[in-house]
Amino acid sequence: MKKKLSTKENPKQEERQPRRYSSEESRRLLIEATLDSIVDVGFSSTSVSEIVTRANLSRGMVHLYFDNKDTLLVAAAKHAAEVYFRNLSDQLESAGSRPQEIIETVILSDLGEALLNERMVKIWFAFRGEAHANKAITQFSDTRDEQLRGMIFDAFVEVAIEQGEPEPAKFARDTTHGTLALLEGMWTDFLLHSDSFSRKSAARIIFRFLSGVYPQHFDLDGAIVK
Amino acid sequence: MKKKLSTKENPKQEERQPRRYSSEESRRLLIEATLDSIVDVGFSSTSVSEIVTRANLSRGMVHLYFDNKDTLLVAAAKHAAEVYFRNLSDQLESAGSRPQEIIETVILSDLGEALLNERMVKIWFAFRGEAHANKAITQFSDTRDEQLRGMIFDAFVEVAIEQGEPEPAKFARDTTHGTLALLEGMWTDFLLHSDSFSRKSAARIIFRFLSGVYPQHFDLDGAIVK
DNA sequence: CCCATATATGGACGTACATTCATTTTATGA
DNA sequence: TCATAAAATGAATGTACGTCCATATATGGG
Repeated sequence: MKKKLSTKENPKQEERQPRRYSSEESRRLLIEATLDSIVDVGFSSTSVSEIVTRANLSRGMVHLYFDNKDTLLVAAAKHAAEVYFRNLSDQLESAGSRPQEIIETVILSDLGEALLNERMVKIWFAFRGEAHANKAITQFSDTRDEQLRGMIFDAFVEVAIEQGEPEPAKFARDTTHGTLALLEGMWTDFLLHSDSFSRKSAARIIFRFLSGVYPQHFDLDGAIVK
Repeated sequence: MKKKLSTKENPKQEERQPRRYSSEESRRLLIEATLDSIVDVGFSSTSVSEIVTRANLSRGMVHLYFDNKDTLLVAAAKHAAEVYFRNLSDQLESAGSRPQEIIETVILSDLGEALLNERMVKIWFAFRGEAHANKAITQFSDTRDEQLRGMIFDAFVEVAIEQGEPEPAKFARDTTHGTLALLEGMWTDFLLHSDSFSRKSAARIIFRFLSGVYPQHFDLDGAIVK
C-alpha cells in the first residue's frame, strides 16, 4: 500500500509549489476549527484537543503550522477581521457614490445577515473579552478601523457642508462617532437578545437619529436620493 | 501558643453575629480577587490558584464558600452587576424629576468615572465574551435591565407627547433603544481606545443625536430646563 | 475553662492541558 | 522506479488545573 495513485495529471500546470497534501488547506482547517470551537464552547474551553478534533487533524498539526496555540488564536482573530472587512468592501463596491448612499450602505451592510449573525457576534465578543489580556488580539478586535472610519467621515463632511453646518468637520466627526457607536450598540444588542433582535428596527432607529441631524439627507428608510 | 489574646473588648456591642473570623468577609475577598484577576490577567487565565493568591487565602476556601469555581465566577458577575445598578440608582435618587433630567442623569452617570472606567469595562466585556458558553453568567452580562429601560422609555414618552409626536410610544421606543445602543457603543469605544476616549465628547455626541429628535428638550449640553 | 463548632489550611489526587519529537505516510522530481 | 523531502501522526512529557479532605486553629456558649 505504498502509492495508491500517481495522479500525474496537470504535469506542468501547478508544479511550482511542491506541496504534498496542502499546507494552506491545513492552516485554513485549523483556523476554521478554532472559530467553530469559540462559537460552540467558548474561548476558555477552546483547547488544542478541541481544535484538532474539529479539524479532523492530529495533535501535532497545530505546532507544525503555528508556533503555538496563541499564534493560532491570533491568526483566527485576524482571519475573522479580514472576512468582515472584505465583505463590507465588496458591498461598498456595488453601492452608489453619493455620500448619503455610502453611509446607508455601511449601516445596512453592518446590520445585514452576512456580517451580523450569531457566529460573527460570538467570535467578536469572545476576542474582545480576551483582548486586554492578549495584545496581539487587540488589533483585530476593533471592527471600526481607520480606513472605514475615514470613509464615513468624508461622506458626513460632504452632507454637513451641503446642509450649511457652521462647523462641518466637527459636526461630521460627532455624527461619525455616533453612528459607529450605534452600530456597536446594535451588535451588543444582538449578542444579548438575538431572539428578539430586529434588523429592520435597528436600521430604522439609526436612520431616525440621522434624519434628526441631517434632515435633508436621511429619513426613516435611509438615504434620501432624489 | 494556645490563646494569644482573648480580645474581650466590645463585650456586648457586636456579639450578635457569632462569626469567628468572618465568612462574609472571606466571600467578599474571593469575589473581589476574582474580579481583580479578570481585570489583570483576563478571564481564561483566572485560575483558582490565581484567585486565592490575590485574596491571601488558602486553596480550600473557594470550595468552602462556593460549590466550585464556576459558582464563584457567577457570584462575581452578579456582584459586578449589583455594583453597577446600585450606583446608577443612587445617582438617579438625587436627580431632577423632569423626564429630560432623568434621561440626562442616566447618560451622564453611565459615562461617569464611577461606572465607566477601565476596571468596569474589562469586567463587563470579559463576562460577555463568556456569556454564551455559561448561561448562568448571561443574566448578569446585560447592563440595561428591564427596570432601567422602562424608566427611560417612560421619560421619552413624556417628552414625545410634549413635542406633539403623532406616535409617541413608537417614537419613544426607538429613541430608548437608540440611546441605550449609543451608550453600549461608547463603552465599547472605551474598551478599545481608553487612551483617546473623552467622556465630554461621548456625552455631546449622544445629546447631539437627542437634540435632533427632541429639539425642544435637548441641546449639545444635555437637557433643556427652563 | 473547656468543648462544640465555625473557620481555615495546604498537601494529595486525578485529569486535562500545551508542547515535543521520533516515526510514518505521501507526493513528486529525477 | 526510486530517493527525497514535505506533510502528517500520536505517544510521551511535564506542568497546571479544579477539587477533595484530613487536619489545624480560633471562637463563644455553657
